[in-house]
Amino acid sequence: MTQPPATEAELLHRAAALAGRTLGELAQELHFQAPPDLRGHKGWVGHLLEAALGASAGSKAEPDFPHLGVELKSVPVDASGVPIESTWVTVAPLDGTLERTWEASHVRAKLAAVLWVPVQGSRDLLVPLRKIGTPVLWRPNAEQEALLREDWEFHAEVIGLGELWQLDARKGEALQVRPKGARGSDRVWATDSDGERVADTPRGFYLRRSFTRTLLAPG
DNA sequence: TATTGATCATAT
DNA sequence: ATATGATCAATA
Repeated sequence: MTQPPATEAELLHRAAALAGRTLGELAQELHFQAPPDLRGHKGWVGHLLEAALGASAGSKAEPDFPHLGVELKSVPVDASGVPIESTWVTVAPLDGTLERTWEASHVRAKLAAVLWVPVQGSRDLLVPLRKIGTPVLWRPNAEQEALLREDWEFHAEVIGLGELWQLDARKGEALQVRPKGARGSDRVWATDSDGERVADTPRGFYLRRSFTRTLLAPG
């Protein structure tokens, strides 16, 4: 088992050493079985990178590197290094437990420090042949945080008012709210605009690829 | 073809 | 049921 990195510098060093390597090579070293594609293995790349970098595994509600306060995110990219998919952040509770301020929000905490590891994600490319790109340790600058805050506050108000019908993935410039469940029939408890307890689709916060794109290619 | 809405796997 | 890790695939 790979030990957790003791310092941020060590984490960055390890991550940098992964750049240019293939998922197949890494899988072999770590005794992971690489699937040909990710259908039915959606979290596989993330789990492989966790193991490679010594992230604390499991489903604990804390950063991947708790002592460093750093979150690990793999991001599938095309041949030009542009993200192919949006990035999952965290659940958006509809039952009245969503934080009341951006400062207190789980979204802000999660995005305080993220180690982005781009990985080739074209479906035309067999998983073992996909290469890892150059990692980026990102902390939101003032402009980015202002944007995230604006989006979060918008979504939080809609949810807080219980106006569930207004929830729409088209809203939010950088941060959107989308369904997040194992199946379309999944339901969670929500509070509607009359204060009634109702069942609705589970939602989560996601970063748009147009936003993550700017993080991977600074400048 | 970019995006939204739906879905897949595992651990606690 | 909720958290972790995300990508799939129908549609606009």
